[in-house]
Amino acid sequence: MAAKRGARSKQRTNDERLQPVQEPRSEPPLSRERIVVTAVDLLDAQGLDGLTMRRLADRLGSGVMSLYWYVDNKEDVFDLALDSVLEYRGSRQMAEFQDWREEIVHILEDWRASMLRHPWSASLLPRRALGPNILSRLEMLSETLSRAGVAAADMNVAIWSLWNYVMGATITRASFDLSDDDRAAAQQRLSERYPTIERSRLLLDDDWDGAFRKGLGFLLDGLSPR
Amino acid sequence: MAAKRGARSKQRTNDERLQPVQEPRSEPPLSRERIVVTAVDLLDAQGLDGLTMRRLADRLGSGVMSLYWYVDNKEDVFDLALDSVLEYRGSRQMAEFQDWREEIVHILEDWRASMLRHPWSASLLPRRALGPNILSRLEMLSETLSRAGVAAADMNVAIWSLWNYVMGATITRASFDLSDDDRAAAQQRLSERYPTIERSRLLLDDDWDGAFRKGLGFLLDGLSPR
DNA sequence: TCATCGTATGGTACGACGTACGAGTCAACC
DNA sequence: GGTTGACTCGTACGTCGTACCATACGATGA
Repeated sequence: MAAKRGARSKQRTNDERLQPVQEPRSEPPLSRERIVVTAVDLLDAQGLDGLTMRRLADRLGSGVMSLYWYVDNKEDVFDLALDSVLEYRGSRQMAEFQDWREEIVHILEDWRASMLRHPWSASLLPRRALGPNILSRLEMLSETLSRAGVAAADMNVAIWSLWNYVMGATITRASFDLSDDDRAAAQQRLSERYPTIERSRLLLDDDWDGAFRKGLGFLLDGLSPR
Repeated sequence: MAAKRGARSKQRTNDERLQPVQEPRSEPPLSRERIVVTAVDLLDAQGLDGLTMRRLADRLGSGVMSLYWYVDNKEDVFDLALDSVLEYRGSRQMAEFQDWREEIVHILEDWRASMLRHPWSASLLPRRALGPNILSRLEMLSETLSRAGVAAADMNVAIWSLWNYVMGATITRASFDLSDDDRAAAQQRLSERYPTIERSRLLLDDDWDGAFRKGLGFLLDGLSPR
């Protein structure tokens, strides 16, 4: 049924349901919103493979098949969870920034931080379509660039370059999140076959935030108008 | 059994197996290598979800459980397929290049091309560890940068920035590979809520190769020593 | 008052999946 | 002939996504 996609649970008429005295504080009614926040919780707790429809229903105190009233299928749940995590929560007006570089750095750091708060989102993103919250972040970015005077001909390249950089950095950061021991061991094994990256201690460096900001600086240097 | 990990099928002694006349051209013996190339074929043909142990065994003309003699589990198959696809096949000596920028562009374009030949690899990478072939590409890159005179203090930032850029660009490219119709439709829907990206026709621009190269140029401008 | 209808719930069942277990084959060596 | 190790694979188990269907209930109209 296509119709059910728009379905929302209607409000119960104000507590007029005569409460059968002993009802043991049963769960609130299902809703698309409850499903999404619970899915995010579950993903945070158990990772990508931890999300199953059965577990999700358990957490919601409902039967598995009830979920399908609000959701098309599991893919749909992934899409909704991802987009929900990427919602921009900062203030929309940017008057607080002196120059456009600061502004862009802020936008992108916030983006990265949102994803790192939910590491599964980084590995999910490459497989999913653009949700509204991603688009609205792209819109912010592109609007700032345009105010900064980036030439129209360079606009799309600039947007994609910054997007690529953020995606790459975030995905890398999220997936390289090994324990110190693991990384030390990996670094150890490099010695003979990969002398150069061994010398620079590539895998031991863990100032991710600093590296992100510095690399972004380099990219912005290149992108600067003039 | 840890022992079996090192197992290799030994060679049949030179055709001394007295061929029971009618043997209908049976499959060659299983081997780790055959499993990997077949897995890559299957992934190319059916995508990430298309790879199942049963289908893989079918294509190999073997029983499912036989695979587990050569492979720990399905994750292992993914790791092997990914790393196999990332093997660098170009010439190792770079004398042919005048300057380091050309060289780096070549390395990174080859990297990107290798992954785009097998689009599943882009969405797989964020979830897997660094295999030997990835490391050796990083080694090439870092060696070139070091010859180019990038300051030691900037080395890791430079490597990660370039890596991030390539990963982001490749993943984006691979996952945005919608049909023209789909993109036109998506672009249509932007009009009211996302005016700026609508105006720049962000989703319609499809000179991916050009954008990759141009953005990389900007990044290299920023990274250039001095 | 009763029948009907849309909204919402969820039990049962099916076909696929990854893989543990253990029985089997066969060549090489004692 | 007996043993050993390399290799093959049938069976079975638990878990998954979800199709199908029966049910419950409030609102509506007769």
